[in-house]
Amino acid sequence: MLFAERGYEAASLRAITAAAGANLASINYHFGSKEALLRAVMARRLVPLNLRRLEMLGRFEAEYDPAPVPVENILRALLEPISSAARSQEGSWQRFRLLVGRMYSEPTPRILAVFWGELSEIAGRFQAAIRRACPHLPENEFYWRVHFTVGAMAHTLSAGTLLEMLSRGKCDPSDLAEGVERLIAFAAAGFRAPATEAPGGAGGRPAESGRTGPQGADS
Amino acid sequence: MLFAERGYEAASLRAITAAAGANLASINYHFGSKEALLRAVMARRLVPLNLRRLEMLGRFEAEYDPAPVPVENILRALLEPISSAARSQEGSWQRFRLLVGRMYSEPTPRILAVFWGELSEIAGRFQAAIRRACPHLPENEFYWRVHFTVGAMAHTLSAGTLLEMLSRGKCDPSDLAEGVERLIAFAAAGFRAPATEAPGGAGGRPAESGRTGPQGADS
DNA sequence: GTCTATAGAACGATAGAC
DNA sequence: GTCTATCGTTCTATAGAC
Repeated sequence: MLFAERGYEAASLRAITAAAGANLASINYHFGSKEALLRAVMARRLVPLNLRRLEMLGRFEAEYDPAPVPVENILRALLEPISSAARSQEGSWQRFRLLVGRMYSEPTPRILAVFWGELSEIAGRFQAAIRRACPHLPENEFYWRVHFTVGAMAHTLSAGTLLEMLSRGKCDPSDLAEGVERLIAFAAAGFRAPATEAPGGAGGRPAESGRTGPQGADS
Repeated sequence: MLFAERGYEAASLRAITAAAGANLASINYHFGSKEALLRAVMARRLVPLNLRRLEMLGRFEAEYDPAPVPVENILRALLEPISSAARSQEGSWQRFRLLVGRMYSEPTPRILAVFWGELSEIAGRFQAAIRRACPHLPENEFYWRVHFTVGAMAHTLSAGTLLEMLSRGKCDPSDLAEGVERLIAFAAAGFRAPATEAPGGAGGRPAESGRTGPQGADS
């Protein structure tokens, strides 16, 4: 899938049809447009993935009911189906996850909306579950931490090259199972951290120490 | 800057020159190519930013010497110069940070290399500092956590629309100062979390509970 | 040095033959 | 229904007038 390898913008319909052995007109005939093709690709993969996520979360909630599910297990329900899919369908998911990871920072609003359409239900469902596990956080800070976790997840899906460069080969970004296990531990600790003071209010510094005051002038 | 608003691929030289009131040929005359223009844009912003980061880290290291700098302060040296710049140069940095955040998951290797060229020195320097603050982590897991932090940072820089949708307006993604403060607390807790067991080894589950075994078949 | 004009190729989409 | 051929547009890059 060239959307994944090159990004949506850089993947031309010509290159896509050539790689698939099809002809240029077939995409517009079967899907209607380049954007509709993307929508179809996303739905084909994400719908079954999201079903497995919801099912897994549901099982956890039944198990712990009426107590909140620990945040580790909520994250596991969110992330494990991805690494399972990547394990069982090596080539195809190893490419698709690049695309998914990149969609989170998609600049074009129309394209981002395609992605959000497949994501919003899952987002609401998992967000509510994590909220129950983290009653110690003000609503505002809770959302930020969800945001950070999503960012770490997206980055893990699509920025493997950077991990290889950063770790000088010590980490294998294609091993999603390892990444997911690490991420669960990392993000769960992040969610459990005590709330910071309101940043509008005086000096909510979590660590002591040095003043900073740089003011920019590089433009 | 249209690179930021539309992404590198979607921003055409025509649109860029039109928005700047310049003519189409001027970019190739002054910079040589579209890629060289990106390189120039990145360098102009990131070089002074990275100087401020290194200076801030250096001050922390002098302050704590010979003890390791707490991870909160290392993160602060990495992140605070960004939010300072965004605060003092509202429009221009609010756009540029979109571009930077997106560069982390840039699909085109040549373009990613442009970014990494401006980043590698900072990466090595800050990674070494955090390593000293986190001696409890195996090397492998340490790199993964750096990776997650970078992902959360990139996401915070460029995925503001998602935060707005996720929080239904409760968070303001343009308030980088708040995001940075939250992120420091979140990531520092993530770094401090105890190491997980090797995921190759048996069942390093941080929480008890239910088996999972989904195996994919959605292709 | 800075512009207009345009080359040469690739783009998404479609009309119309079969 | 699936193809070829091509439309009209846009792309990056450059040649050459001023």
